[in-house]
Amino acid sequence: MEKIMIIDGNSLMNRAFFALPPLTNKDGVPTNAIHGFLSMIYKMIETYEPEYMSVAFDLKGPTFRHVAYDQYKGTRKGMPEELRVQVPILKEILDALNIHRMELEGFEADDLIGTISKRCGERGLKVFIVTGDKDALQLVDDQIEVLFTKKGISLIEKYDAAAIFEEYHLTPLQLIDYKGLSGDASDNIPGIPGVGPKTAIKLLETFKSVEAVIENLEEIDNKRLRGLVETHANQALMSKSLARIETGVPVEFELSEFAVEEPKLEEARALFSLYELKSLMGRLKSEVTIAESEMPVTAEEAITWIVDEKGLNALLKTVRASKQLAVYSLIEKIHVRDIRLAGVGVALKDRACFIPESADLSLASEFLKAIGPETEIEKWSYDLKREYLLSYQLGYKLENGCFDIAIARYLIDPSRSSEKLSAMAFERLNMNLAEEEAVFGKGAKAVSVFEADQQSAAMYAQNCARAIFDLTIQMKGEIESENMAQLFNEVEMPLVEVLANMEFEGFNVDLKELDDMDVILTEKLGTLETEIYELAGGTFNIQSPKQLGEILFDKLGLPAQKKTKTGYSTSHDVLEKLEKHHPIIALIMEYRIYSKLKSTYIDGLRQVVNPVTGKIHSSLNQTVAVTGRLSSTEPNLQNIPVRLPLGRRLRKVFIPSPEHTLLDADYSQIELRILAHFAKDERLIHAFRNKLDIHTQTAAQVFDLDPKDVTSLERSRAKEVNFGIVYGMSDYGLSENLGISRKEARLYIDQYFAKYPSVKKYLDDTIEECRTHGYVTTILNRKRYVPDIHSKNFNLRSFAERTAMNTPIQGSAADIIKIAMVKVYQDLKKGGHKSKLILQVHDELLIDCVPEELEAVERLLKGDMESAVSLEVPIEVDMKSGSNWYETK
DNA sequence: AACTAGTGCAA
DNA sequence: TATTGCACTAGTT
Repeated sequence: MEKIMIIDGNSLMNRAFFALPPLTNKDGVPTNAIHGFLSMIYKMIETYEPEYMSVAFDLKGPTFRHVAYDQYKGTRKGMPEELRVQVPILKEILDALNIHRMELEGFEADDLIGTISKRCGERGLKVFIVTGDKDALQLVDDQIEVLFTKKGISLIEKYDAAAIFEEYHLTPLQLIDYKGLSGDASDNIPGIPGVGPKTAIKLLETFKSVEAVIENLEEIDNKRLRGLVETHANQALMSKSLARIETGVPVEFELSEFAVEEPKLEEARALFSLYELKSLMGRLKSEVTIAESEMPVTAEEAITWIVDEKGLNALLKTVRASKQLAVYSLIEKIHVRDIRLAGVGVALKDRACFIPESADLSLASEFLKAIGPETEIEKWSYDLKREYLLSYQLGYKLENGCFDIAIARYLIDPSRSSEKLSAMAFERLNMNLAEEEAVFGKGAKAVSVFEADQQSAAMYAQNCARAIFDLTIQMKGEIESENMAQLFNEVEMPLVEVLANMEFEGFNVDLKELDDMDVILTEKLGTLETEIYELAGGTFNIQSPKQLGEILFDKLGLPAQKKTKTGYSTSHDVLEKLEKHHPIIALIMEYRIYSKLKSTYIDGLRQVVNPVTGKIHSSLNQTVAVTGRLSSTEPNLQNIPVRLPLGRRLRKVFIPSPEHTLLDADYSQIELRILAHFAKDERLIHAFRNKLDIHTQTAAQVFDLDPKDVTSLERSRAKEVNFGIVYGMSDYGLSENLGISRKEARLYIDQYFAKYPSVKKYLDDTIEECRTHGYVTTILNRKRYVPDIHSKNFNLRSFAERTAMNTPIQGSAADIIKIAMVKVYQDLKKGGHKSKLILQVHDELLIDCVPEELEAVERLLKGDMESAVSLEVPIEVDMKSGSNWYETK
């Protein structure tokens, strides 16, 4: 059967644009969507080998739907500028590639696609519609299938009628009714308010269509629902007609127009080279000359099982000869000190296999124990920290773990945090790796590696290792060419082991202290609750912003200040302004303080205390924060209260191991020192070199005073100004923070820049640099792309400019403390110390310290932190030890 | 069960 | 209308 592939151009461009990092050619023309689009359709052509093909585009003007309903797509924003400019370029490229394209005034691409699909289907062709828009599913029939691009450009899901039924329990045509009932926010189709996906499906299962639902109103059991349908019956019918894709558009065509032909090689090459579509260039060569590196890699379909000692020994021999391998362990992490191994996927240059682990034959752990300590073998992985934790569990030394592709990916573009292995494999290798969710399920249906189908799990692990190996080969070069080898090899990779160690070690807690605070808070909350209900004249949920808003602004008639999307704002700064109007406000503010402490910290922390160690093992993530900082989860130990006395008391919960002492060191003004360094500002440098109080100095300059005359109010205002500088402040932001007028704030800022002209110049230069390159960098050449820097939208552009100003500073601070962490870890080890690094809080390091080692460790810690890098100004560290985290502050 | 919004904690 | 994060509760579907 002949096949035609019809592609929704706008939809796929949109997907590609948001899925890929911002690429540009040397002239600064954005090309990411073009790149993604072309990779996708090449992939599709390869897989389905259609004889005919066309790409449909939307035209700008209104369509018949706007005529019928003027709000249609009323909430939709226009295309981002960076995407819009890529559309005409893509059209030009399609023409050069001899790929047919079409568009028609007054109709959306969907309608054109609908009409052509149906007509081709009638002629007996097999039709594939490629789109990222689920609306197209209504077109599916015996001849027509939809290839839907899920997340990013990596995952394509094929929908035929059976797949649709499985997901929605509806026929393709019923999807129109479905949208008529549930509406669609993105197209601004109203549907019936209060009816969402679940209700819509239930109704359609019973009644089959919108019309039937309306005709048989009395059969709807749920009274509320019946009322909703009744009132909005017309709106539902109108929504249904908007949702229907037109299949009878007046258009003439000959099938031959769509025939897939050879590209116009010269033109296509010229365009590919102009827009620097290097990896696609290979596609233009004739089949025989495709270089090996550009060959699509296919996921293995057979598992090579290692089943006995003989097989294992043969594998070990090969690995030792090749000196490089990729590993992917199948594990179940009960907790940080109970990790169970199910097997390990292994890949070398030209082979891959799976080694199972069972109670009577522990081949996988035998393999890891043999290979792990061998320093001359490079181990590559995805999520190396996980492999370290496994090594602690099994008791072997993991040496030369030198490439983590998740971290390499993060350095290449940190805005795509924690990218899945499957996505990387598809985008960079053209390899279809199974999704983790497909193998192990997700959410409530998720199963452990032991419960999953063992064939699929083994296949998965083996293919993961295959992907890791091939990706490492590729990304090693990219890290080099991006000049990130030092950052990667000397900082990020050594840091993995440090973080694994910290997570394994954990932070000891005083459960008694936790209980004591719990009692105090619970009692306080009870009292406050009663008082609040009395003043409100009734009970309500104080923790619900909605209910609280109704009580304060409707019932008590207090003057509403701000609105949020869903109602009145009841945030802290709003309440502050109401404090004088009613005694209930102060009580609510107090209630909030206590309930925050209880729910997030007392209850939250108790839940994550490890039953075996009695410690909290927070996870430190290395590939999340766009600036290069670490992030902390389960629990987040980087936001433990410190500002208010009661919250601060919580820090008494955090104690060292028995008989140990807690050592805490933090960088003093690290971000302002970095600013002084980058800006080379004489005043700032002078202040730091002479150990002057930086906020007092700023106050003296901004308020034109002698430093000794600066009052504490002036100093604290100057402190806010200094914060603001680092964040790329506006006069509005500063005025909000200081509770002063915008005019006055403006004055402070102008005065600051007048006194620190090099800072002004540095910040302006940084924005300019961002405009030219599209990204900004840190002291270790960590990169962050800031595409909105060219946006026409003022808000987006301003945000981008603040990002550009802040990232080099925040990111360099992250670089510096990371260097320090690696040094501290290595020096503690070298010195034979038993004291352990246990936590990092952005500019602060904590060590669980053996008392006998205290002096030596203090020296080591301070020394390593202060000498991490050399700046124009000294780096200073404040340090304190104590018997809990409260005392070290 | 999975999602969003509002709120608030840290550096 | 100040940067970067994470997590809690309520509320929706």
